[in-house]
Amino acid sequence: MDAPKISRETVLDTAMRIVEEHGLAALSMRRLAAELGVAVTGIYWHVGNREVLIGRLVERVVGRLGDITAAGSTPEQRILAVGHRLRRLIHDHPHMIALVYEHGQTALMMLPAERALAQEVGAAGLQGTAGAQAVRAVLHHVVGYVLLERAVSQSPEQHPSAAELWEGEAGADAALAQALSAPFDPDRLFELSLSALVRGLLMG
Amino acid sequence: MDAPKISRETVLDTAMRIVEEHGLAALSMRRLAAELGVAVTGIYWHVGNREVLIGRLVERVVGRLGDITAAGSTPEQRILAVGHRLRRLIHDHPHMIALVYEHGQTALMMLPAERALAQEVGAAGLQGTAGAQAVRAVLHHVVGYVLLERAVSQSPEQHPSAAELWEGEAGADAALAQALSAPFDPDRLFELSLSALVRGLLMG
DNA sequence: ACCTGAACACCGTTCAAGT
DNA sequence: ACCTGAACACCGTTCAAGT
Repeated sequence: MDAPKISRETVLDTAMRIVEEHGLAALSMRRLAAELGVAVTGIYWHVGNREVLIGRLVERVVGRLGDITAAGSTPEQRILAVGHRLRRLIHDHPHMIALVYEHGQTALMMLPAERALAQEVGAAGLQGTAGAQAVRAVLHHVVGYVLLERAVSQSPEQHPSAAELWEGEAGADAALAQALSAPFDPDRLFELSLSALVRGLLMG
Repeated sequence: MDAPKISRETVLDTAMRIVEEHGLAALSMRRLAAELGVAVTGIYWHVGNREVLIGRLVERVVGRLGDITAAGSTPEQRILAVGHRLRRLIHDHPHMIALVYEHGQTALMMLPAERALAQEVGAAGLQGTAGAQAVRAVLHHVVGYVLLERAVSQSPEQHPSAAELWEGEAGADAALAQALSAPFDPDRLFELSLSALVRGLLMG
């Protein structure tokens, strides 16, 4: 046997695959070693320990994020398009985003979208601090929405108490209470809330 | 020795204290047992296992959330006030909120604020589905913002690459790029983005 | 009813030893 | 340079046994 059995790259590759398929909790050093066909301790020569291994994974994910580009004719449409693409990007890699989030690298992950938004916000006429705040407001809204979305959709069941809570309402609020006790479409809510935010931002 | 050394209540009490002070990761059955002055296995008689123990903690946190009330003269002001109070509530119990979030009970946690918002949104003239969507948009914006805020503030350092990224910009965007490379005040951004969202929602 | 102790199957990590 | 094996200090959980 001459060539090394594993390398830092192969370790990262299969670690990445485990996280993508089964989540971070499934990434144990022993399982990783088993899938690599090596003794547990063999890993430690290539990556220092589990913490730095995860750090390298985060770097990879962030580094491989492609650019985000706008689309549409008006600045408002183009800002919305960036928001939708960022949301889509996060949705497509749930485990990896969780990884980045839990290691406090979310700000880095948002950079491509931030660039795209800066351009469109500038085109919409917002300069300097006002423009920066608009960019950040949209960014925070989108990423925050997706983070929350993940939690709510994970929710074991539509809690019965949630529906019951709105039953006793009377008068003009009855229709509102009724509507709140029904399930909702997260795509529509995202669309609606983001466009409301952008409208509010663009009018100063 | 006649009276039991521990009860389900005392187990939950000290488990809660550990999580509040040191986070969920610090809650091990063995540490819990040690702090209770009992053998590890003694815990299992009172709460089935670690999973159901955490489930009970989540129930407690959710059950102990007080009401959220509005304040201010105009509907817009009162909606903003609810948003600020919800954010404050979450900020005040970071570990517990993380607990609720990671166990998919965030929707339940938002109920008090949802009630308060429903009332104010109704008073602002939004009924039925439109009102429900406005309530949910504000709710998602606030909670999402705080979730993201936690991640970004956890971020080890203001990444140098973030600042460098904006250096080469030219022309009218220079001021915007400059503003984006500077740190920002999360309180101000929250205030600004929430009020923009509410403005956008109230104007249909 | 309430608690202990031994035992099992897992972890991450270190370190001397092998090739 | 690269990998193994033994060992250590942790986990959560089960179960027979004690009182």
